[in-house]
Amino acid sequence: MNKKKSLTLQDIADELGITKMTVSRYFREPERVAKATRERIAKIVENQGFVQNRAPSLMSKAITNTIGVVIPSLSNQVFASLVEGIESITQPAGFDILLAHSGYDARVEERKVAMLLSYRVDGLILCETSHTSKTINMIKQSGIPVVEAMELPESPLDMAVGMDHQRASYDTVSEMVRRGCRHVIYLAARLDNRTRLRQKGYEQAMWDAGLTPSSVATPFHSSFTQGQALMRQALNNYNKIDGVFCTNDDLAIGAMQYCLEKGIRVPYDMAVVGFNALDIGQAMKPRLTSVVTPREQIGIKSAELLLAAISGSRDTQRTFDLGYSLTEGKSW
Amino acid sequence: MNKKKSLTLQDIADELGITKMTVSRYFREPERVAKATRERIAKIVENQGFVQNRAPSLMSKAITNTIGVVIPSLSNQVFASLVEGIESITQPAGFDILLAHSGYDARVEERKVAMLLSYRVDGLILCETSHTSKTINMIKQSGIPVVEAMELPESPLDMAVGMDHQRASYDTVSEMVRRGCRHVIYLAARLDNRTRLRQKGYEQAMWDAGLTPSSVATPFHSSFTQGQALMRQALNNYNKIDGVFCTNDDLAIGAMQYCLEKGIRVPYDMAVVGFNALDIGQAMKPRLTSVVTPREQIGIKSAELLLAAISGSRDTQRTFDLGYSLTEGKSW
DNA sequence: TTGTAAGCGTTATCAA
DNA sequence: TTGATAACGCTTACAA
Repeated sequence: MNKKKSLTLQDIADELGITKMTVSRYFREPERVAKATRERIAKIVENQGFVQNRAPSLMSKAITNTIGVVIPSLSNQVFASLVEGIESITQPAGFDILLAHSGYDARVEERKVAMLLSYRVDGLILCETSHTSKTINMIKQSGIPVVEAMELPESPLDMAVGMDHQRASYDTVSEMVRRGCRHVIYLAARLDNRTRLRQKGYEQAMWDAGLTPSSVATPFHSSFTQGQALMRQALNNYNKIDGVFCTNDDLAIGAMQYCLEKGIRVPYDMAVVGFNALDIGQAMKPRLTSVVTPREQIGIKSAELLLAAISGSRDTQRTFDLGYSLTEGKSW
Repeated sequence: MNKKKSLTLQDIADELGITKMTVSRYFREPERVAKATRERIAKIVENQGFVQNRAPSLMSKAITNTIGVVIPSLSNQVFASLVEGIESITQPAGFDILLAHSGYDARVEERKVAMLLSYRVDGLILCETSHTSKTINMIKQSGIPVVEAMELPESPLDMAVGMDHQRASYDTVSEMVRRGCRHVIYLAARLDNRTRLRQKGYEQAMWDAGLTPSSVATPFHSSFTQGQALMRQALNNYNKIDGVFCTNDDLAIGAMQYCLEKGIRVPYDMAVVGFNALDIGQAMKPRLTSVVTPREQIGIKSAELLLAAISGSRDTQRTFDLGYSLTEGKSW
């Protein structure tokens, strides 16, 4: 069965005995079409569920009013908020977003970027900072503006909006130490770059306090059950743990649950700190202490910068640090 | 600043002193291009990060090898698994997916469907069953196959793959009663259709057991903190509650946390049952009892059906019930 | 207010 | 193995 031949401007024009030019105009500048004509067109469009074919205008116009967004994961609230932020800017501006996900894999990102570029998006927002050389090549060639969101790479592809994950970790772990922790372990899941940055911050803080950093990591994706498993492993491998700094809240919640199960009191026997400040941490007892990442703001700023660059008014500043804060948690 | 004029087949052809036809062939049937020519083209494509413009082929070919997927939410693991299932089928088949999200809003779904249709996707997968009439019109007009995934609507737009949410709820609540619950409350968040179906199943089960159904709902989106709030509200409004059946795991976890906090023992004083069987429920103590929805399977089956319909070999069966099961939870 | 003509970058078809 | 030509459906620029 072949796809039904779809309705074209010409079809509508024929039906009304006018030219497709008038129908085209109806969509782009309706006020320049006679009211009577306009209404006759509207009726057909309405009744027949007409949707314009986008291909010809992708071809004939330089700008497509579309931006591409590649997020690593579909199930991480962090990126849901980021996209919300982006859309709050792009939609009123009349831009569509084309969304893709990479599963934290640079090879997949490459495929998705190629797909988005094949649709001639006017700009890209990426959430990772390590890309394949082919990805970089394609983007360079396309000449469109790009924002790398979430981190602050030393040499961004183009623009970057995010926060300093390493410093946030450094500060937070230092505060754990100040509050009395001496044996803080870092819990990590399958490594993306942000996990590594957070680890570096953690290690630096420990060293600077004259303490010894140790990590427990899993090759699996982060999850609550992995958090449990890592906590168990940490307790098995090390003595005298009095705190865990977790690369994200999933792990932290899992770790906290494990402690609860084993009768280890949080925060009295064990401080537990997470990253991202997801809703669930706020529903836990005790409330999870966690680093608040301004992801919606990052989305907003990223979209604003991108749209500005698309319209030709680039900021001279290329990198924007949106800072971070801490939840008022009770788990440390 | 205007978008850089992008590289075309013609540009590559010019550079090599051949015609664009040969370059075009290189992409679609490389074996029909002389090896020497092929290598010269490959080199340029490689070096310059060339990405084909998709627009012309959208225009000149009936099939685009692309399907559109609209999910309600970017942060719900349920849909992440669904999309994983879909991609496990579409990608090997050489189909790209264009992803959009509707925020559980039929008006937004309409916008997104229009966008996807403007790219001439060959098929659609939707995760909701209530659509605006314009959405239905547009889809009808386009003539492409559609799968409604997750539920089993009585009269699907076209095809449907899912499970019987009402029956799953009915069975589960009946089992709660069999286990001794007499005062089970239904906790609901902002209503989508699945929430309503689950409520119906719950009410029927209560009536059939000679008990009185009661619900507590919030207009907000489901979240862990909302689960807490609903549990508090339920305890305030009703006496003698001995169980809560929650429309999803977020609420159930929140409810369980609230009980924990108030010294209400789960499951001894209170049975808590959720829906979807997310990872977090399995990390809780006690392990959450929850209805397992076969979402990855739903994704796989949906994609298979859609691709079959696109290639013209439709199944005569239109609706597929993939069943459900229960986690071995300890919270009832 | 409406229409005409040319062109966007690719692919199908046929020819060399 | 490669090339020439027409066609896809819309928009731009100009004309009526």
